[in-house]
Amino acid sequence: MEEQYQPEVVEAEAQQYWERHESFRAVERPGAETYYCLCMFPYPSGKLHMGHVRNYTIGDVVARYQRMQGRNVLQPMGWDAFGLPAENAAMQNRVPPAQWTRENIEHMRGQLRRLGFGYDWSREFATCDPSYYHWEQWLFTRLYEKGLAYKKTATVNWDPVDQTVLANEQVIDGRGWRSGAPVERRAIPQWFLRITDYADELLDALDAMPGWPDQVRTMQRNWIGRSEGLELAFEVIGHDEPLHVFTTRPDTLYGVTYMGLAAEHPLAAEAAAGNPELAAFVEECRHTTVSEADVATMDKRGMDTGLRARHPLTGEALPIYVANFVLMEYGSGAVMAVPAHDQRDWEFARAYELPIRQVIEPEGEGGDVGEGAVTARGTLVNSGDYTGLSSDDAFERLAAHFEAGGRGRRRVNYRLRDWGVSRQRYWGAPIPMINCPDCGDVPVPDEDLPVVLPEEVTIEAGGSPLKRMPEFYRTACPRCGAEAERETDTFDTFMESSWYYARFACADSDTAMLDERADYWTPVNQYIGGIEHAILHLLYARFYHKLMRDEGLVNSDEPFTNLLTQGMVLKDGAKMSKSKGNTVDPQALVDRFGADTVRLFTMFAAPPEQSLEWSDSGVEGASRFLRRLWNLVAAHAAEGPAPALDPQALDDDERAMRRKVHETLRKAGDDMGRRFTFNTAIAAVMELTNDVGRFQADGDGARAVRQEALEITLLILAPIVPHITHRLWQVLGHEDAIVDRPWPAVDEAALTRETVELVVQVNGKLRSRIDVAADADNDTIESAALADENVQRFTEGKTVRKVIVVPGRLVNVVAK
RNA sequence: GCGAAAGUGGCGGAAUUGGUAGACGCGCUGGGUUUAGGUCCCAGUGGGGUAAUCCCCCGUGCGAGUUCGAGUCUCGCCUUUCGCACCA
Repeated sequence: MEEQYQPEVVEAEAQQYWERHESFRAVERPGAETYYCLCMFPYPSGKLHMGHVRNYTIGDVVARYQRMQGRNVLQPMGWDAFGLPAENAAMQNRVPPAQWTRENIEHMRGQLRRLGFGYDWSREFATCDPSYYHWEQWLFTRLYEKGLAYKKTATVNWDPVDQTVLANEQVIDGRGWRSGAPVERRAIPQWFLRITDYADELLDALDAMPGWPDQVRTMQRNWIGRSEGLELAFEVIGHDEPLHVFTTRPDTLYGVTYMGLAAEHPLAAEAAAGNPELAAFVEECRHTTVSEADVATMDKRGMDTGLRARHPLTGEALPIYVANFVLMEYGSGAVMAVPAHDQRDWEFARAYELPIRQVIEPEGEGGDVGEGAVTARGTLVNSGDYTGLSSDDAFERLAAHFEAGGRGRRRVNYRLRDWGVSRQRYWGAPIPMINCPDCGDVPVPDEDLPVVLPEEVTIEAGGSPLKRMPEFYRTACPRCGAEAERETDTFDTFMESSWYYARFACADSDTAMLDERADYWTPVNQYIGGIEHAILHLLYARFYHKLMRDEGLVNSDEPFTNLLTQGMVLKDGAKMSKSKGNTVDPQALVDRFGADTVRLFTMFAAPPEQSLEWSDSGVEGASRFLRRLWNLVAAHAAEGPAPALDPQALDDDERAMRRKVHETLRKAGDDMGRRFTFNTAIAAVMELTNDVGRFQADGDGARAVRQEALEITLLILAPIVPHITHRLWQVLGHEDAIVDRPWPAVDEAALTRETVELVVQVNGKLRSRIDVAADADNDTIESAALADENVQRFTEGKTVRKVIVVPGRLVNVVAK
């Protein structure tokens, strides 16, 4: 073998072997236990960044480990190819988005191959392939027929100078990123999917998803935000149409002192018509972004409309305010305000000197509504006939009262809103709808799908080129044949990422969206990706899976059985970014140290769910370890083939060495298979190699033990550093490839110990250690502990009250 | 603002079910190998006390609490990170 560890040589060899033997091609074998391991596919932005490397290394380790467990593994890779950056690059470099995207894919595919990930490349696709988005368009037309897709107006960020719609990301401090002009809200017609129809199922299923982190399930529950409450109609004085509001706290009804209205509410427009000051305020409210985070953090402002609503119980006239924090998109665009019992209403009432009326006395110490809102439930006060009732009883009585009077109804409300899928952009999948002057919205018939996005375009400021391409949008109505126009909006890119996992199972299917292979492979056993996708992407994909299920395309209810959310990669404590200048280019590291070193450090530096702090010297440490491993195996192999192992014929040192080997194997298997704490598995193997290095004994027994130790070391490390272990496996004298080897079995007999060390505490403080027989009973342990010299020193003059023995761990002597 | 997490040596982290705090790695210090530097090898390394490798005290963001025993559980606070529906 080569004297020196040369990663570039070793890695090229191993990769050629896998390619020649098609080691990672996934074949549907009926009856085999399948394991579908999937990492969130990348946006082809140009080159891999460290976040990708971390994500895909975790996935590859899981996939290779499961393969060693005998499972039929599918690990595919593809490209989330539509999106905004391609349009920006196109403007900057005068390159069509399609060309830019495909060149990036070429480059990044090469980088993934260089890292040695075990993908089945035969299933690769990009979401900008018409053969992919064809089926997304097809499903959308099905959903339209079912009434699950519909059109309504919704607000977008409008740049009045560039005459274009801006993403929230493109709005900086309320101004367009290119023009610098203050953005406006603009309401335009857009397509929506009825995710709220599935809200209850999406919510309830979370309880039966033990393979998902609690954190993510909680976030999704809160996002869906199911609440039960009352929808009430408030009469508007002098108007026929009442004002509808939803409240989860009808028990606070007597505390309502004003009403809040979204600036876009029709009633606000009406009131503004004869009131220039109010009109100016409504107009001002229009000059904010649609981002909810911005809305929630801005100053709460409002203005009296002059309109009055009638309190449904007291008949009192309540002022109606336009308030900049009431969202038209959420609920009915109007709220009843109870300043005594809602903090936001309280702050608003303070600012505008509106009355604060306490109507709930909470349990325990009574809150002071002069200091802030009292949000706890309790007993009603100052509430007419309802005074003295509990919040819960009042809810029931009031609901019954209003339902009987026809002025209200119990309703379940969701914070979740329907999914707006229209984007006024070019680089996305065309929405397959045609607008006919006579027939209205007509879906593109199956035989005309896909609606192919023209790729030869130049991108300029001022919106999507599709809107300037009559050859694209001019068409005939499929229903009546009249001249009609295609939809020029494209789909939200979350549409593509919501079903790609299923398409990987049957990527070559050209007659259907999915075929029977989808049920063979899905649901995905292990899905791995960034925590930043905890809500949107993962919720949309769950929704989409149910849509496909209800279309008869899959049988399961959920797409991802187990979810691993990886943390971010940081440098100097901050997220890597070009603007901070703290990026690390994985390519440079691979060139210098090889893929195995990069993979090893990435897995060693932190457990997957935590953020990972990048360290250049840590990478050198990983490289050093691999060199030491190389030298260790080389030195052993130089002595010639090892004799067969006879566990019965070993001396104490050899037996101890062997015990360490099997203890390490047991721990590493648990860490990699169950806990996903690859860092501790690697630490355990490092400890083992340190011990093997110190184990200098020779003779047949010692050499056999060393051979076994090195073989097990390589097998444990194989999923993490597959190239060097591929080579060293041959060096140890094996004809077969390590990639086809099963995970080794722990020899329970090797683990037995005659004595164990126990920690002895006095009053919870560590005072001594004792060695006892492994099978010693509690009485023996107790007297051994009490007899210990240092224990006696600390119990002298005290009475031993209790002795706690935790088998195999410690003894605690409680003395007073 | 709302929702969800995280805070442990000089640094990354370990401590899996409430049971030895600091495994493993980096860095640093000392020694060896080398013409030199680097590489490599050996030893030490939370803070303090001590002649001492014995032993003792302190120590897991801050403040309380539960327990024989708390990094771990409970309550309050501080800081940082992620998400907030058109970045992906």
